[in-house]
Amino acid sequence: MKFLVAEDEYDLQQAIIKYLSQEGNICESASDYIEASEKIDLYEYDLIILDLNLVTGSGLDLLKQLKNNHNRTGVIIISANNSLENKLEGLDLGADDYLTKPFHLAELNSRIKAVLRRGKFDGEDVLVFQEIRLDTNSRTAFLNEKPITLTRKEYDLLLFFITNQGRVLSKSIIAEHLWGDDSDMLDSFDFIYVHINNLRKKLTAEGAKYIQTAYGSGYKFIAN
Amino acid sequence: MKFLVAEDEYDLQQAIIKYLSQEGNICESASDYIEASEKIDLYEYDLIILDLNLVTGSGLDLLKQLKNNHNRTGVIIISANNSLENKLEGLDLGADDYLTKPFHLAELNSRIKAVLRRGKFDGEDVLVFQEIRLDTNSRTAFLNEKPITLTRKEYDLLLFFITNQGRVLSKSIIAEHLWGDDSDMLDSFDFIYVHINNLRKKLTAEGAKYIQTAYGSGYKFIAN
DNA sequence: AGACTCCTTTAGAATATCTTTAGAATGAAA
DNA sequence: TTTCATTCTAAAGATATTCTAAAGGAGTCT
Repeated sequence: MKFLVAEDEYDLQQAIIKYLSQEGNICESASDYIEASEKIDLYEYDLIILDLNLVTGSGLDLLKQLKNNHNRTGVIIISANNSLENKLEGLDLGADDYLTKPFHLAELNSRIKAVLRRGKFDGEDVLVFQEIRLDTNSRTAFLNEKPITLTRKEYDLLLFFITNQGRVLSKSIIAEHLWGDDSDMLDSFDFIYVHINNLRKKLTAEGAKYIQTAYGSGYKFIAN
Repeated sequence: MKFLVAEDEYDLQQAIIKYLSQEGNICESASDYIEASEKIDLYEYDLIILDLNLVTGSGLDLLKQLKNNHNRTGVIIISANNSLENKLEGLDLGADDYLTKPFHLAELNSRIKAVLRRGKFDGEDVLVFQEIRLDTNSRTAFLNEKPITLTRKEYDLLLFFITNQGRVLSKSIIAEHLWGDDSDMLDSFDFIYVHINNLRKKLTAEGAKYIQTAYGSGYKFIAN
């Protein structure tokens, strides 16, 4: 999963990022309204953790912008201010959850999981695509009800494919989502071939071919 | 898509071009103001990546010229100088985005996509022309709702035709858009015949003839 | 009609891109 | 630290696409 952490308290920002990265996610940061706004425009995030009290501008404006453009992105608001109006306004504008500082990172984490479950997968924590079943809790995949062991990158890749089925994903888009744009392996995307190959091997055990090559443009996840 | 990279640092220029070409785009280069100005005058680009600190002349003048003549072309400014005035002036003059060196190529790529998204198709990612439907997400064309497999050049050609329907497109215009004028196949345009033929075969499966020959001048994409 | 140019079509050569493998580097766990 | 799994690098082999070349057909002009 790819998150944006919009929080200007450096220590908290870093703590959140460290925690979420450890959980196997890609995190990017923004410490003011402008940076956050730009990144939202530029990249697709699965979820944004948004401090309502950023120094510049209003977090609520950002929320509006977000909900106008990228409706599939989840939002969790954090705020020092636990006034009820604030909370209601945030939820009204489309935030998916609201958390008051201070909080435990574990709690943030469980709320994130809840939001992702609700939003993206329509209340299911299991994604099904034909013979493939992906349990997002245990991060395991099943092919025809037989469990297949995926490494972390393979799992992330499969999840990215399933949640973007039908769309041609270029190598750079894939790299951006699985490694983040801070990564320094930006020139050669050759390593993606290897991951595609490994994932394919595990998915085609039963003959079906889900990952289709779009020669010269990328890969596409399709039914068959 | 067709880009002009106006950047005088040779290594950076080449890196950008390599990256964007890998993504399936056509790139041309300019290493000074005069060359860039000439090319802008001569050709139509989807987007220009403009270094503000070219050796000769001022990048801002170039930007003015550009925005006077070719309003549909997107512009992304890159600059070593991250002074705010510079940035604001650039955006004022019609640039669509601004990027400070050094940057990751992946970020440039995301910004390019964001600019193109905003500008060209106004959020629409499906183009329809009579029985033809072109899905820019899956890079697939449908003829009477039946998918037809297009190679990259065929797809680019069809996209170019559809977005320029009714207009007679000479072989040199087509070549310029699909191959760029830095290409070394500038004398003989014979290979275009082959691509036209291949695309026609796939499009006329149902009898309709979209690509009309304008003998002696080029081709025209028409309803029928 | 005859001569010329331009277009269509085909087949195969050249090139670009993808697949696959094996091993090196990295990172996590004991 | 040692061991093991994962991820990345590099390169050879496979395949798809793109280009070249050439022969035949169609349009234009005198």
